[in-house]
Amino acid sequence: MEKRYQPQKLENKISKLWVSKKTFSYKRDKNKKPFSIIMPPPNANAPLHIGHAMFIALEDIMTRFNRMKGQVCLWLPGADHAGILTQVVFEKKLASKGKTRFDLGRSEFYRQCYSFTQKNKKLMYDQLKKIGGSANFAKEKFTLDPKISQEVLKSFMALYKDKLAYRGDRLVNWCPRCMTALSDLEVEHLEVKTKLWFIKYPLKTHSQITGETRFLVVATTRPETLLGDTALAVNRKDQRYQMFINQKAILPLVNRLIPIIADKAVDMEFGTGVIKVTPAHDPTDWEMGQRHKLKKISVLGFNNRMTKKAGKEYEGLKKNEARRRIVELLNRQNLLIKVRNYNHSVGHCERCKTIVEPLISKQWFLKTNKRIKLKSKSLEQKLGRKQVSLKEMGILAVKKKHLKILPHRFKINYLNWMRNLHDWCISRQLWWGQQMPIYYCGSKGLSPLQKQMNPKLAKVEPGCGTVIVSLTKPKACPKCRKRKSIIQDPDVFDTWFSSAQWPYTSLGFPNSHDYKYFYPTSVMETGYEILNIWVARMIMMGLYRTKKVPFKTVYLHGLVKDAFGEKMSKSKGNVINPLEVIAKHGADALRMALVVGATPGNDISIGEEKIKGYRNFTNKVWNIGRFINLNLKSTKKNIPLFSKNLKGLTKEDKLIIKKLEQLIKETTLNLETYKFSLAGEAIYHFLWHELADKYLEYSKERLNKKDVVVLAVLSHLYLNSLKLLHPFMPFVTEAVWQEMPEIKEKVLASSSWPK
RNA sequence: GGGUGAGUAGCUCAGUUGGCUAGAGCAUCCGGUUUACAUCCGGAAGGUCACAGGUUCGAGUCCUGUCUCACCCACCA
Repeated sequence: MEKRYQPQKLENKISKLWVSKKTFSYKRDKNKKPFSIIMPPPNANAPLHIGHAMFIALEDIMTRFNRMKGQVCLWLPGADHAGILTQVVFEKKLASKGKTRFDLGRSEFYRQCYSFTQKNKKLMYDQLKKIGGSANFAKEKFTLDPKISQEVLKSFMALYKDKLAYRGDRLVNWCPRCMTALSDLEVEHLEVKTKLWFIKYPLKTHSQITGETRFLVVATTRPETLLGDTALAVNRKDQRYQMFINQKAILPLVNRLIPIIADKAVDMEFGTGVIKVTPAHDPTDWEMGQRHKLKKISVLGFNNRMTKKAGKEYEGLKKNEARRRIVELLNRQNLLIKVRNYNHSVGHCERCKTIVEPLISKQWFLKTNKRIKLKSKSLEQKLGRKQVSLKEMGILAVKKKHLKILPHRFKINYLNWMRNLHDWCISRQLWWGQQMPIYYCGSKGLSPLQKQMNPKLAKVEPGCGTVIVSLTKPKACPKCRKRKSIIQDPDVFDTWFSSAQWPYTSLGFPNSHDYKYFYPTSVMETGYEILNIWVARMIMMGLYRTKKVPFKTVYLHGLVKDAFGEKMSKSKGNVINPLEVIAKHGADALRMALVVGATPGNDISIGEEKIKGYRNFTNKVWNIGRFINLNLKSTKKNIPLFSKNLKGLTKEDKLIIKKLEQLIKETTLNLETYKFSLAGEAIYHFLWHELADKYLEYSKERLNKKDVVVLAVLSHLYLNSLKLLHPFMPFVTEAVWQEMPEIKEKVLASSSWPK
């Protein structure tokens, strides 16, 4: 054995050893307990970062631990096509070559994107192995694998049949850069410095009613949407404005008559207490529009330019140009009273940071509050109802404790989100993703937006517009029998619609042996930041499709921050690259640094110093082995087999043997209750400060006297603590185990958990 | 606006159902050691556990209030 543990030399060898011995494969066995983790599939558009390294370490610990305990373990790795993000990333790559996706065309773009993600996927898996992940790579899955996509499409068909999927004209979040609709969760609210414009709206009404007042003043941050105003609104309780309710105002610049309505959404405290209502461009106004049956006039288009409906003098102007012109005109007509600086939060596209526009668009949605029959006795029993909505499924499953969320406090967060859940927009105007299994008879079925974005499709004969939901392209329209006019909806699914189904699609639902054996999975280990966008939806979709919860426990980890507790970012230059760390200090050191000191749901800080500390520990582990090894080899006597009744055990021996027993108990309990940090810390302390610093020093004297009992005790203590440490530091423990002479065979099988 | 978490040694953080003489790593200081390891060993110093009340034989831990920070959610123009 070398004087020092050298991870660079040994880690690759050990990886190969594991592969050749098929250490991570399994045989399904009905008499054994299954343990399964579906890995949150990393996005196949970038290398893994330190956050990935942490979840790999945690999931690997759980998997190795349960494997050693004798359970049949599957840790299933995968990669996510990550729809919108990959498209953004790949378009940037194209842009650097001066190209756009339109230069390639849809099918070529898809092809190149596909090979891009496949390359990334391979890279990712290599990294995963370097981190020591004992995942089952033979079973690896990609979200766009044909079988998986098929299952996603089938889910949509089932939802459609249950009338939970519908197409409708609604106000959606529109990203004018990505040119697609977004769900509420893909919108990030950021504080923006802007202005509040106070605008006069003249009154049409006679002065008998309104007295001397000739106009109402509105405070707005969006003067350009004024062109689409279809009402003014006040609060019914507002004494100042009661006489104006049901009167008419004249829309400035446009001179359209608009009603003055009373609505509870108006906050009397804000601005002047009067608001302009633009149902086509604001969510609050949209809802008011629904309540009061107001007209919706879309004055801003999908390209961020003013539409025809905005009027000739504005059509084609960019949003900001229109704003400038309108403010100027209002000012000239003495309708602008004042302008105030104002900060408020505005929705941005999570992926490209462009300001999103609420626009009316025809999209596909999932209805989250419509009750359906469950058609499963066991699920009916579990949820205590026969008819349940998607939303209620998610709520009841957690409330009735069919799955556990760790740490518990995130349950509140989850339930709050679930209760406020709106319908989910699942169609995206992207090229990268699963194209929706929807066909139309002729271009009549396309929305105006789709026609605008897909000129070729728009040219197809109009047809009868019938909607056909089908896995394959229908040969003819079932209604009008036309054959040539069938076209597929150009939109793709929200990437999260496919991820929401990952636990069962990746296992081969509905018929595979793995699905039947491993589902529901044991643990979903992921970051708290995607509890709603991902975990909540997996629970809903899992219950809907499989009639079972997709996992029994949700374990949420925190963010990895730098040594000073600051968020890592490229611009700050404090990013730690896991591969560089591994090259320098080894994977074990990195893993330990990421796990010890971290508690569920809380962020963890790590810096190079911490990693170095654990690098030192790997060396300590190695050297304890080296010491024992040297002594074993230099002894000519037979070494007795260790047992608690071994003759010649001293007080010191008995004490530390007891400590080891305690450590085993404690570690087992800690790992079973997801207290990885405490477990790791205790093993670290035992090996270094109990075994190495104290007992090993004490043993030297006895070894000089050729005492073989102490050697048996040393080996026993060491080999068993190696096992405890193995899930945390698989490489060094394996390396040193390989170096130990036959005695290890006598201790216990290497792959078993000590008792 | 609503919610959650954090505030413990110079720094980064643990502290499981109240039993603690409050711990770890790094940093600091003193000393040692070269046949397991200098990626080492022994030792020291360092804390009114944010603040103010309360419950209790006993509170870092439970309750109430206050302050500071972070994060999440939300249609306040």
